[in-house]
Amino acid sequence: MSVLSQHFFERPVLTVAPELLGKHLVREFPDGTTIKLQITEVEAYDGEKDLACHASKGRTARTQTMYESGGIWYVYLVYGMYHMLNMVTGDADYPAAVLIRGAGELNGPGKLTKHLKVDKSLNARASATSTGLWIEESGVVVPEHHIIRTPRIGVDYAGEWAAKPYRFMLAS
DNA sequence: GGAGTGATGACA
DNA sequence: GTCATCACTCCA
Repeated sequence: MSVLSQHFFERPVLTVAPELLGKHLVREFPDGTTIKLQITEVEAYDGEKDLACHASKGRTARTQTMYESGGIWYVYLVYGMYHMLNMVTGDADYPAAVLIRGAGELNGPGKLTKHLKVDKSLNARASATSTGLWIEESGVVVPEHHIIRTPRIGVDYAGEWAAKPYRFMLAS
């Protein structure tokens, strides 16, 4: 199956996020072993106006990655323990990203990155086979009624933005 | 319900 | 420099 092109990610985050459901997240280690997981849960973070988005604080050393054009990984550490895996979307200078919260049998963004050995060394790297972490077509077509939309998790501080239905899940 | 953990941003 | 906060998970 083909690797999703940078083109795919250079679109509005609310368009890209639901389309990632059902696609394959692929991790390849230096020893050649690969892990391929179907993406089951994502969240969208959309620009400086989105108070739940890190870029609501503006351009900083950390958020710079989100200001790049789509198709690169945004990885950061929360709570001193867990790396979060995000895919940057949209055009350059518009900060937006999709958080991958679940894939395969793994529920929870922290468990996902631990299992796939994803850390900050992948931050700002392209989604590509040369990086060892990428997203590719699965051939699965997800009908719209199999997608569940809910508010995002863990962003209660974001006022009215906490209530936006920016979380997308595959119905089981 | 509450702790662990350390990078990050705000403020001085 | 200090301090509070955090896109989480596990254990009670």
